[in-house]
Amino acid sequence: MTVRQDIHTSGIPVLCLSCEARRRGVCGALDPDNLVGLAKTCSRRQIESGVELIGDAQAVDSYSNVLSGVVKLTKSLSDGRQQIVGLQFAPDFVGRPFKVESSINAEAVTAVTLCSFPRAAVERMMKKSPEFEHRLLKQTLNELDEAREWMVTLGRKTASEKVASFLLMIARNMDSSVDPAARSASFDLPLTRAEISDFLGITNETVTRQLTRLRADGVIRIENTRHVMVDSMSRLEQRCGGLGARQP
Amino acid sequence: MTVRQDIHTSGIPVLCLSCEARRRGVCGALDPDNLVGLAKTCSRRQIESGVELIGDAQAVDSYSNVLSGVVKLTKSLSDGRQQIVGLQFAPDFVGRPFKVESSINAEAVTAVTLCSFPRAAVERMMKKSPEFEHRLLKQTLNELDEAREWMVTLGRKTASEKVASFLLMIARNMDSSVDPAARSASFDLPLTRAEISDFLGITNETVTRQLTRLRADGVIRIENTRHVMVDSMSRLEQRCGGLGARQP
DNA sequence: CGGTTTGTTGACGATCGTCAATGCCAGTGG
DNA sequence: CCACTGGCATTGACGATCGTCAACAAACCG
Repeated sequence: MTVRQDIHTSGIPVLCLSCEARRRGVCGALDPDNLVGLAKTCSRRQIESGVELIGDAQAVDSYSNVLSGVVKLTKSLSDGRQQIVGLQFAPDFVGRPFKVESSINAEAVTAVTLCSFPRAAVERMMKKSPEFEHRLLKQTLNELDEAREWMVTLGRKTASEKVASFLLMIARNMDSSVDPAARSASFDLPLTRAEISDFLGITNETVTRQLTRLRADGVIRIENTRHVMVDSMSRLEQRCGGLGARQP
Repeated sequence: MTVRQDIHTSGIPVLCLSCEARRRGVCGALDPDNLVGLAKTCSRRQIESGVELIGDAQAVDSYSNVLSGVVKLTKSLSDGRQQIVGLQFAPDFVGRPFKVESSINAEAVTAVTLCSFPRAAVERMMKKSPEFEHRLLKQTLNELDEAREWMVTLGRKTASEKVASFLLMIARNMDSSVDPAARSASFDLPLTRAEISDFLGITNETVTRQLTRLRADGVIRIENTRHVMVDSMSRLEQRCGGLGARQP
């Protein structure tokens, strides 16, 4: 079942038929012709947890869409201190265009499915289809918004607000019943305690303590250290320190 | 001296002739024709320190290039805690495309010169000129890199490393002798102590104390609380906690 | 010159980091 | 099957860094 074989299915390659990147990701920009062109060069990859996708200061020779799983983006200082600067879920686009080498690390934190394209194919597509670049710009702007949101969390929230904010963000990305106004949520944490601490700029002991406190206060329940249940999302939100902004 | 009057100067509007945005900013993407089109709609504005350019949750009706001065981007929590999430220098582009309202505040922290365009004109230009959108994407990617760089600073550096990193960043953006490998630097801080603290996620007292310490250690000299001199940039860099990343 | 904003310095205390002990679980090999 | 190992999580004791509060100095502006 190759790609070419089925392009008459309304002109859309089979590989892409059920792909989320076509609905919400960068590929949504492409008309069937361009989609076929790009799909010819793509390859689906299964990555297991812990594998590095992009090494720091390593040449970037491919870009990918995340189809399932979670990828963490990290930066580290020379003495080993580390900071997670982004998490990518399906159908995010991974890779830094226009730079020969990346200044960040990308690593799978769960099992991950990728749809990878050679660098050249993506760059060709950017030149050929302004709509593609347009989508890329939109995603980049969203990532910028998210990064700035986390700057507030890192700089101005207490440890307990940080942990609550993290849980809220994960709940919104991981719970399949994604209603923005869902009253409850239930999900597996994609990160270890140590990784959560690298995300929030605190220690893993502090993460554990705050989780225990949230559990003691009845805001969350935890099973097997990884599975989290939130009965009342609004109670969790109250612990996040005031998300919006007002000026009195 | 209107705009139209001088377009035969190699086809470039007078207003744009000496504009940095044409060399390094988004306008560099435009051919003379498009430049003239955009220049017709633009207006130069002088803004004084402290004036708000974009209010939080306020409709965005114009975009601007910064021609001189410094603009701070902030986000705040409902209880008043505030975080600076970006600083923009010439020739940065200010404004968030594709969103009706902005989730951040923009405010002049020094006297600022802007070149402002109506929202519609910028959006027309984005449709018309893929090169323009391309530049915008590049700037956005750079801002994303910067934001992530600061996430490391906010999350993983000590107060003293934060202040040193801040001085280094300002030196690189404000000292006119911009040689990347300059041995020394001298500049006016564009921010008050309180603003620096909002940038670094610490208190203004801590900022003061770390500055006093850097001065006591001979790393910097300060005149009139605002003017900073760095004799040896490398000594300052050593205080930043290891900028690059290694994995052993 | 007052009055206001901004910066500096000190004393004290809370939050969070460090260090260490222990528990838990999965995998491995005898 | 069980002991052993190693990674991860939890908990406690202690201490350092940084925030809070307060007083005061300096700069700014009418």
